[in-house]
Amino acid sequence: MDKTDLEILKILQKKARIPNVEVARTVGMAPSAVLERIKKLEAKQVIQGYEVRLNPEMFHCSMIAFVHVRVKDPSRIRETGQELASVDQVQEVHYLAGEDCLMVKLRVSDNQELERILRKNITCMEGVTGTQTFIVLSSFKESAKIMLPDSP
Amino acid sequence: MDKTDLEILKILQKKARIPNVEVARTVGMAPSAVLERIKKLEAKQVIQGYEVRLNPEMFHCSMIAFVHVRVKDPSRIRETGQELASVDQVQEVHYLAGEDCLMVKLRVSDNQELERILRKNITCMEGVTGTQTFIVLSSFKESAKIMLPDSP
DNA sequence: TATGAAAGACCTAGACT
DNA sequence: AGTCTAGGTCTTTCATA
Repeated sequence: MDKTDLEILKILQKKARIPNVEVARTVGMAPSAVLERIKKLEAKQVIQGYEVRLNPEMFHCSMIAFVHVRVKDPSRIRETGQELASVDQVQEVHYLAGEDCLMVKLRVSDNQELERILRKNITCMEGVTGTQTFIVLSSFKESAKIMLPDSP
Repeated sequence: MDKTDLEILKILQKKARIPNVEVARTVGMAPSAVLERIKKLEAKQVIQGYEVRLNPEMFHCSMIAFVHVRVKDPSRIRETGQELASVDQVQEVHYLAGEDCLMVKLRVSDNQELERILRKNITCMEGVTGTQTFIVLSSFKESAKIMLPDSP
């Protein structure tokens, strides 16, 4: 994991799905060398995958809600988290410190779908004692990019 | 935006960065036809981009915090949101209904960096009257995938 | 780990349906 | 909108350093 790897990852983070040769040209190496590095990064799970970013408004799911899910028994956290993670409309599930509380990010079409999921997939779960829902009015940023260290 | 487009998007959502021909084979069409559809989807901004998903643990930013940022004057929401969005460690910024509150998702290396960003980038902002920070202990799901309608 | 060469796969524009 | 074709480009393996 050196300067060159970081350079490659920065390029891919700006725009995945560009040809290998273009990455190679940018970092000034042979395509085959770059290919091998990328494959190693994938094998080491430094690169976990490549995703499309779709426009949610085109698919009737432009409504975001964050739901704090209070769980009674801390020993249930793991299985509850996994079950929530299996719901298609759930994009994120995190366990929050200090309140025995899971936080879920939901993407739905409207209030009706939100209510349906709260009732059918969340509040009815074993060990769930309550929820608090935060509805998003507008979003200023949504990205999976992470800060990569400078490499000169 | 028909059955075929949805099929293509589903394939790309599972695994972007596969060759065009493979998409074409899967949907049973000529590569050039698929290429044209993908280009149109990009032009219409249905596809907004392609991203790498990197493993945060490899880059010293495996700590996630959600920060509720209370803003005094609702007229400041927009500019405050945009300013927060410009911080590298900020992955998401949403405006929450009902509390004149922005919610920020942060990815940092440790408590020290969290404190630094809270102090240098958030609490010191014009119009920010307070914050509440939720620290994540573990995550069960993080994805940008959205539900696509079935297409039979 | 890197390069360079070579074979095969893929991309993409254009003609045509 | 789709297929087919053909050239140019890209990928990927392998011998070599």
